[in-house]
Amino acid sequence: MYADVVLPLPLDGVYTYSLPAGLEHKVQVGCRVLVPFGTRKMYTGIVMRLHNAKPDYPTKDILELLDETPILLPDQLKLWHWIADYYVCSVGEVFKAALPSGLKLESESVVESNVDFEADHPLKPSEQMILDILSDGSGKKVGELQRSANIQNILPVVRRLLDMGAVVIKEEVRRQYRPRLLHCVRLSEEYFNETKLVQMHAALERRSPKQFELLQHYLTLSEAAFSIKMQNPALLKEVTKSQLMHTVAGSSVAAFNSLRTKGVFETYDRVVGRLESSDMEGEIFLHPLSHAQTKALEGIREQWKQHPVCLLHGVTSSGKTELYTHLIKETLDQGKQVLYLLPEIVLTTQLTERLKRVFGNRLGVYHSRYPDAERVEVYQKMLSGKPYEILLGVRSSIFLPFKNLGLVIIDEEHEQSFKQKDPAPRYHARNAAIMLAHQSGAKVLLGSATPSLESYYNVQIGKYGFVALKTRFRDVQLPAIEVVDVKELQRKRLMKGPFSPLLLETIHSALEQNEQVILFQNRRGYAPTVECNVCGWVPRCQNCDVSLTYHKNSHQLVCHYCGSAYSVPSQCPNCNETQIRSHGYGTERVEDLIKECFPQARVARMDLDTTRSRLNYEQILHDFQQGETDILVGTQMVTKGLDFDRVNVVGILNADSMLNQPDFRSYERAFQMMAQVAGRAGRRSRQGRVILQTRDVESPVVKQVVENDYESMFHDQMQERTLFNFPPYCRLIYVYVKHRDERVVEKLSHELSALMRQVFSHRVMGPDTPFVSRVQLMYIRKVVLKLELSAPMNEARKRLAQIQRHLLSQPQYHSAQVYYDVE
DNA sequence: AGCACGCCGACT
DNA sequence: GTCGGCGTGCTC
Repeated sequence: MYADVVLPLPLDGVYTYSLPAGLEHKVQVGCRVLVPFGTRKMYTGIVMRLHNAKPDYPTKDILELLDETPILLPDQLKLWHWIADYYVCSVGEVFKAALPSGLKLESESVVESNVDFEADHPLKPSEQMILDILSDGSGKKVGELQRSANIQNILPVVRRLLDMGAVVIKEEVRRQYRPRLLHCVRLSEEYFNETKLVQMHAALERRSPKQFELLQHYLTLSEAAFSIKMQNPALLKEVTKSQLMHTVAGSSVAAFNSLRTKGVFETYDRVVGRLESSDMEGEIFLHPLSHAQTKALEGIREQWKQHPVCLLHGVTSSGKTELYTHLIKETLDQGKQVLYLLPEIVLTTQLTERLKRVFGNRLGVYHSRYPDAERVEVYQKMLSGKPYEILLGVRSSIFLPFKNLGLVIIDEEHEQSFKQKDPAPRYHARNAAIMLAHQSGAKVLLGSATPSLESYYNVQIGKYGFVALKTRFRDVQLPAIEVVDVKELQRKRLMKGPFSPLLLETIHSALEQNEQVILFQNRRGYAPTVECNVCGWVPRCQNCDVSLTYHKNSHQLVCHYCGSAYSVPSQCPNCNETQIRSHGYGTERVEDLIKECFPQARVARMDLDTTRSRLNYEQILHDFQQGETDILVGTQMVTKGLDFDRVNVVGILNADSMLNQPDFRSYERAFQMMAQVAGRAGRRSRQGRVILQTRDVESPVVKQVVENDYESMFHDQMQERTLFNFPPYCRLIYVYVKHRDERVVEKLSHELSALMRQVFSHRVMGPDTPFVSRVQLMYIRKVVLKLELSAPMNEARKRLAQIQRHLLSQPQYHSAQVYYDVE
């Protein structure tokens, strides 16, 4: 028998392995297997098919079956194939993204010295050095060797040693996931007997005070007296070793061990989950809904009769979460599961706690910033007989095994972060989740205060249902938005750095009334532009060809694309003048300046630099929540659905920076960001105030934000999208080519676009040099393909693959990379 | 992706 | 003449 297996590598197709006799009847489709691949590597593969067709090449055996029962359900594998197909990548790449790494065992090469080896000729210094490092008998990974030997390229040296038999390379498969064990103590069977125990007790009291004390404490902790009286060892309370050792002052391991050798104690390990397991059986308590919410809820149910997908357009603070909880409960009552999808940044402890209070341990959380072992346990729990009924998760949670999905909620559905950008699969979790729901006949609810144009368009053409929720919860008014003309104020020299007098005044009175303030500046770092005042020279990243941002904290110039940091030159490398100045404002500088203006205020900053870890992020939110911070300065992070009760003022420092981006979605995004951050103001009782600073007061998007006029923004944008034929009127496929030599990419991209034009004629744009034209020493070009919505995608993909194969078969383009990004 | 194999210039 | 750099192609 043979098994076709997918490997977690960017390879198309499956590999066929033979099943050793013992496994023939055990392996099933959807199981993980350990297989050898290439000369020495081992990988985890997924069995996609079992058959008897002997291939015309010699096969290798499957080394090990890793699952008794499949860990991938047929629907999951179908979704993998859909993603690979739609987003033009290999199934292996989807596999890689779909499972937490603890479920993907991979072998590691470990180099060990061969004890029997005797050199018949003198060794080179580098060879001797490696043997010396290995002489203690322990194996080393190649990476470790590289570090300790400090030789530039260690691989050829290791290879020579391997050839002469001085070392051996062993492949070690690391069991990445280990269940957490609790070391426990109990009374052995022999001593679970009153007479024997009393004897021992008395003997210890006379001769071994330490052991006596230990036993004494154990008996108390385990409530042994009771369970012995009842003659039932199962009634013994479980006592962990550390619990016992900690309650006894001056306890010693020696005393403990001798009690064990005497046969009084025995130890055992118990597997415990890492997942928080509250005993709350989900005492579901729902808040009553307002009239508007009830109507919306009824509307959604009504829409679902016609459309499996419904868009809920609810203004900020309209209580969407409350509405979701009611829908979740209904679904649970039908015995079905719910997937509640959120952008990573919105999935906070605040929200998790809130839902846990309602749904108790029926709720599971899947977050990419949780430890991998925890994600493995969530995955296993979903497969078990008692899976989570609600799964609150980020993008990648669409890959979890749902057995009985009834509802998918996608909150903040407009968020760009649902689209995976860099490593393939470049999928959009919203669209993939809709596909997932479709497979299992589940309903979908998309929620947003600022829906994506795509979704709103799908409503217009009758593909999605639609429900609006236009009133804020407790009938709080939407904030009043005041526009400030920065250009005019600058002319009159009234701007104080990035702040207008009106903004400062408003902040001042807010602070006096003990209210909080959010300042939104969509640029991190200290100053976005650095320039020589004499010749205009601007420092750029050597790898990426973008200008660098000055960071004051680290006193460095940082590339926001690849993260490389450079020191600030003391003189201009171009003209040797020393007048290097920084212009503009990043969050770091805004923070400094606002502290100067309000020295008594407590200021915090929230951007990529201050939230490197999940804990930092939660800490900043927590402090602000508790009122320990007065002013929060931040990038678009502060715009995401956070609920703060005491924020009454929001400042948008520079609306123009969002509009001047070379991207057809920048207008839509600017509206979304501004509307969202404005929505943070005035959430409890008072109407909030938003000060919107711009140099272009006439800009239609500013007017639309002020009037909270989504429809008008939609209308404007859709006109533009028709005019230039952009999504949602077409389907965009970006074809990227990368090469280390700029002339080669240039030539290749032109040839690529020419070949594409032969097939797709006017639907091809470019080649074009992307905004970031070089990343990590690779030059990039892109060619855009705009396909009609009705176009056969499969056909198009096949043609693209043909063109790619044709081009890359030419020797000059061999080392070029081609990849696709489907919008 | 990771690794072997093979071709080429740079040193013993 | 080998060493080690990189480019090319295969992995069941």
